[in-house]
Amino acid sequence: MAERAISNSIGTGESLLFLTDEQLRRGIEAMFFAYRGFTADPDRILQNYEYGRAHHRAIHFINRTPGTTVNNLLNILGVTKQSLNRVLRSLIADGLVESRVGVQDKRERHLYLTEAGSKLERELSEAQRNRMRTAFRNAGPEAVAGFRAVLEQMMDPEMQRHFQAGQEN
Amino acid sequence: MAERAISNSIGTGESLLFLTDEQLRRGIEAMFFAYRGFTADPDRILQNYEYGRAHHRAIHFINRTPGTTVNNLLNILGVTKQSLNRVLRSLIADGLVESRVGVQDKRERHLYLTEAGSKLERELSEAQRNRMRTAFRNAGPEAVAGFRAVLEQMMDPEMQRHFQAGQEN
DNA sequence: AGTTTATGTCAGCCTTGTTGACTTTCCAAG
DNA sequence: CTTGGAAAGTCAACAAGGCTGACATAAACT
Repeated sequence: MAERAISNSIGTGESLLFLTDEQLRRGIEAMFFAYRGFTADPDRILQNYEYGRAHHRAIHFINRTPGTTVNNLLNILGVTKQSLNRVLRSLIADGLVESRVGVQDKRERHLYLTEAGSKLERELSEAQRNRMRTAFRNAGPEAVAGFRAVLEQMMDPEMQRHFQAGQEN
Repeated sequence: MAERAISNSIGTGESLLFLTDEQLRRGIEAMFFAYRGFTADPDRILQNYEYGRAHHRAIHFINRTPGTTVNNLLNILGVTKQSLNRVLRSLIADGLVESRVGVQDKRERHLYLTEAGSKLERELSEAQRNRMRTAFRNAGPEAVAGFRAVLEQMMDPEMQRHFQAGQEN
């Protein structure tokens, strides 16, 4: 009764992979539950400040790529510029992010974390990394490789490019 | 410059796992980008109906465990009853979900998908499974095992229990 | 110079989360 | 058999963070 519908199966090397609907459903639920854990720690911290998950994302990617433009961030985050603007405005007003007018192209705004911004970034990412580190450690190195391989395959192609661009600056 | 801070490292069996902050950051971004892909297809479909992601989640878990109670669903979804109630009300009003008063305990409401509800559930989950299946196939069977192992470790303990409870009905 | 494109801003709306207060129904224990 | 508490549902108000539309400005391209 458990394996009622076999969606697909392939042979890879010596082992066979049966992809039943039931197994796919487990993968789906794993993503759902795990994402909740993934965001839980930063969310808790953000409540102490007056910020939300959207601010965290902006801070993360500004930290990853200092001097990035607003439009660049827009593409990575996949939200509208109006939505991002609201977040950036509060971060700039609170002195966590600095916005500098572009030199070559003065239409562009280049974004940097201030010292205070960096401090919050470290607090948030440390909490998130701690969980990730524990999960990686408990699951083992081979699991980590598989984890990343599957996640990369799950991304839309454009996000795959953003992801890969973030490796080895 | 890439490996500036080594957070941790452990030996597991014969291979060493170096968990640099940089590698953990990649894991974090992988989760972020992948989750977007994970929800993209259902989100697109839901726009044709007047529903959102919250409706999808309710439909998914009612389908997984027919006859589940509202309180049960509350614990799994991790939202307030007021928030869930709004979603359930519209699904019941539109005839996608049926709410039956409990037999033993008449305070409880047991939830079931109607035929129309099942139809939407299939449409949504097929889209999501298609993406998951392709990702699994491209990444290979060992990667799939690793993917699930890491995700399970990333969950909060209570969610781990919900996840495991959903295996092998 | 005039048009188009890129970028950024402001205003307003919608979904979905939250808290708090309250009612109704029901079970179970004193 | 009454009373306390659990389960479910409702109403109201609010916040975060998506969205669209309208618009301003700078740069680039006829």
